[in-house]
Amino acid sequence: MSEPVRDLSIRSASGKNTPVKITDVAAAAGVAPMTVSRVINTPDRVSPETTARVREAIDRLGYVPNLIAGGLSSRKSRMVAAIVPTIAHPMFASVVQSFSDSMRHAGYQVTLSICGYEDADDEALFRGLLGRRPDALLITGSGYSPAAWQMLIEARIPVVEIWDMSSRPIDMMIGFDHARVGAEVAAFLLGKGHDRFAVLTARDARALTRARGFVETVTKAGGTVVLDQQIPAPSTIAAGREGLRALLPSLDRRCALFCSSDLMAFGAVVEARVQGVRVPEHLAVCGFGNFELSAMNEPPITTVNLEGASTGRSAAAFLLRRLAGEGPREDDRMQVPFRIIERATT
Amino acid sequence: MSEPVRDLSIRSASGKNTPVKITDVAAAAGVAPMTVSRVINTPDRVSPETTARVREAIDRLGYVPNLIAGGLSSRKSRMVAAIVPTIAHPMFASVVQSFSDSMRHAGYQVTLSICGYEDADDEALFRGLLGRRPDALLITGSGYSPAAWQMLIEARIPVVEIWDMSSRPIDMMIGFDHARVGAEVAAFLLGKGHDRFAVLTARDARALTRARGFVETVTKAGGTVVLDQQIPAPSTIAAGREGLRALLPSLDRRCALFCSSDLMAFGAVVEARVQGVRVPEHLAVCGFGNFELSAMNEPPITTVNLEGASTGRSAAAFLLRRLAGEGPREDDRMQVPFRIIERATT
DNA sequence: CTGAAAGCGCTAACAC
DNA sequence: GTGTTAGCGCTTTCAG
Repeated sequence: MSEPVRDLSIRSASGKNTPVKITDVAAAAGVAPMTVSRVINTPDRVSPETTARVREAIDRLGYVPNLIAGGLSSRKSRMVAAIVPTIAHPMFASVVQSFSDSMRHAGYQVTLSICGYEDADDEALFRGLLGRRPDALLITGSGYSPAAWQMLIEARIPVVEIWDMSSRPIDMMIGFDHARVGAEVAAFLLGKGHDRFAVLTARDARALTRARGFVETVTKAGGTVVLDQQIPAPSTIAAGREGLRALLPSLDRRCALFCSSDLMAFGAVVEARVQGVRVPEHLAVCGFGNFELSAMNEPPITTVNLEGASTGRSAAAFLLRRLAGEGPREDDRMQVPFRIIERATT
Repeated sequence: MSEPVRDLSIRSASGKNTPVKITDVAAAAGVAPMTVSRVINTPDRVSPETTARVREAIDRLGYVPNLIAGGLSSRKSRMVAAIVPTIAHPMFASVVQSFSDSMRHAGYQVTLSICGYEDADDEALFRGLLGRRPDALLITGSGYSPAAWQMLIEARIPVVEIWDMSSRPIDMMIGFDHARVGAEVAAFLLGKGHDRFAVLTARDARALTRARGFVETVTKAGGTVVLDQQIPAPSTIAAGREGLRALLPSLDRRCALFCSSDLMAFGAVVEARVQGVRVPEHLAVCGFGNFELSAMNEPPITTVNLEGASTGRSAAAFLLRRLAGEGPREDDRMQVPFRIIERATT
């Protein structure tokens, strides 16, 4: 209980038990602390000989600069926070991945928070995040409370919202219009001669918007919606299989199904095979997200492609522009292209 | 270029352009800064009336405590860092998810870093992370350089390694023996009467260890390995499909395939169907990871189940125990149970 | 229960 | 090029 926290710890080279700090390095190298700071942050302002001496001391002592202290002093954290609802979704995973890479490349560390789909306590989340004084923020979607929204404004740091394009922006924005995705999928399927439609969607704000866009377009064109089923987010393959079973009674005639995720589309296609429903002859299926699963399944599944990686890169570029001192611009809101990829299920 | 960074920003309630700090709140509430600090951190040591006044001031001014400053002063960051190679893998995604939940519940924020599979510059990674002075660390696997290893030791914070169990632990460890997984899968397939085997594996340290365990056991039992194919990490469905095509020439006789990931197993099963190879009659397939895909595919795929969520929870429990002041214990190394789930492909 | 003083480890700003 | 001084915004510690 009260024994030392770790007995496998080795005394640091300085012989002290406390982590080595900038003054230790300075003393070891025979320079002022400020010079050590310069060697680390602005090496070109220090003479080569001094640099060498300091570097040697740093290595010998195993000095790891305290970024907390540095950040407090310089009022820059060189850290940006990113918030996504999930990382299980390949789209978000690739956004996060490419965003992190781009930011790290520019000298910023990314700390990732996973907030889930139920907008639980966004105020507490933001308070914790902003309390660490990130230099910038990437957030997903826009289902935030007014108080949370206000916190972001008052934080006075660059903010980029991704994934959605419909709401009033806090600052910068990069995403697409989910209703239009639904509408375009509808148009695509109408163009294939369908007149009976079904929707299978997760109950999250954006997915519901896509479904609405789909239903509206289809209805306007005189089509019938034979099933409009919602499941709790996140999407699963199992939900796709169940959805198809729910659709079965309506499958006496040809029908086209739009799923809010490729996972559900895959589930529907699997279950269709099990149930003896022929795809695409009796049932057309279109997913959303262009997961590897859709491309590599047999039959490959028609879906909507989103450029996750390019979204992440663009988001990073937006933030870096601001962090470099540039002000707001006209093109601070950017449409991410999406595109229907036609495969064997339609 | 030189215009103000954001013109949509609203002056904060204090009327100043600088973020409100503890002294502002203190002044507004007519108390000392220390009292504000107590209201936030140890509310039970402040009288209800004072608390109310301070809370009101906090809300009115929109005060967001600067955790950077607090951390510097208290030498506690209430933050823990987690490092995983990828979040695309459902196993890691669920570990991260449950770990974050557990830690947040205990008042710690988790910042996630994705390091990839090529152990690029682990020293730089750790330096950046440790520079933020996390109170504890979760890391994946153990392919770290000696220098990086030394940094972790000298950081003198609790460290838990997950996912692997084979190496010398830095501190605490929770995982399983990958070689034994391979061996048990081999035993399972041998028990089904197989005598010809194939392995399809990603070229990452742990996957290779599983493959080795598999091959050794199979060979020792007198079985033949007809194919031992490696692909660059991470695993993909496409690699599974290609792997099966590579295996095709050997499929004149019955064969059992072990894949280092369910994604590859799925790819193999899909391609087998395309090629007219009957599963499991002509080819048995076993994956690894128990992704939803395996359970929900038709045919459902035999695989190895890993308790991702429980790994994350246990890792959190380990760290929290140490953070609460407890010293090392006997059971600081914990085996995570794994189990073969038999389904239709074997 | 509340306050005052001192300092966490670093860097901005200004000397030299 | 390099050093000195004075904080960054908070909490520890000790007094009341």
